[in-house]
Amino acid sequence: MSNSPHITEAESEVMKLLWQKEPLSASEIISKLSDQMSWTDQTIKTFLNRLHKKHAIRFEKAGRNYLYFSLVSQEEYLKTENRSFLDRVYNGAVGMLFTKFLEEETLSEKAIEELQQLLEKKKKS
Amino acid sequence: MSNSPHITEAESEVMKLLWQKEPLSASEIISKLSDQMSWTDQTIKTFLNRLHKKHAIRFEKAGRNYLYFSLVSQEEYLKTENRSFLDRVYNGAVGMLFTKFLEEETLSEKAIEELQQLLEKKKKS
DNA sequence: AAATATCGTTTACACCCGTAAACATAGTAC
DNA sequence: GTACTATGTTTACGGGTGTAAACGATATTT
Repeated sequence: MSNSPHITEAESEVMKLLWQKEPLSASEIISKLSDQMSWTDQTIKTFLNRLHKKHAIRFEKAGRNYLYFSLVSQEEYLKTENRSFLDRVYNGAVGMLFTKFLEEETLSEKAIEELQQLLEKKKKS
Repeated sequence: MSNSPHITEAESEVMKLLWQKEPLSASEIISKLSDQMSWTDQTIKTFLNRLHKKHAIRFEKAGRNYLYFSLVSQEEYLKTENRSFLDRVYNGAVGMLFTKFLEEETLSEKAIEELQQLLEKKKKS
């Protein structure tokens, strides 16, 4: 259970693709990201390599193609990022974090109702 | 309305002090942070200097002492940090962010009720 | 078998950031 | 006015990160 490696912002764009659909071939990853991010193929290959080195992804050879799989789940990633953000910016005060986001962001009525249900559920545990 | 400068994690420790009580003298800042963060005085002086250069703080001379004032409010800082975190990690989906934090963090009953009130208020606008 | 395409690997480079030493300046004390 | 003190300013340096070129290896095509 090695704790998740640190995934940088740029690297996370690769991970986000894999979390949506897995596996993906190198060419799929490269073509999507060179569009979305305006990165050259070389840049994307660097990220794939770094992610591989830190065991955040793995790949399999299939003939002349390579298939990529994530080794770090989005759950783990979000958990780590949430924690560090919460501590860094709010000194761990979740209540304050919620309050601030509620002040600043707009939520659809539906979203609000979903949150209210979540809170009700939470109350009972 | 120049948009807020980027304040790094280490620098934010200085700002947090100023947001609590303002102004503070250099010696107050240095003594508090060398304790809390185990930084040398030189390190802290670097942060003060960088914050000054990017117009996040200002200072006034008072004899041989210097008094520091923040130029970036905590509100602005939180707003910026929240936005960038939300976009970077959640692609702007606030609802998902709330859901994830609710899953992971424990909230006191009182905190939950406060949030419920906030949500009710929010509904009406 | 030689050429080509598809990848991985190595190396590079500049900027940011945490950390800090060294130097400069201006009050204060003696 | 000379030494000391409190502080700002300049310079440094290594590691992380975004960005990428150059090189290498292997499978497909011809």
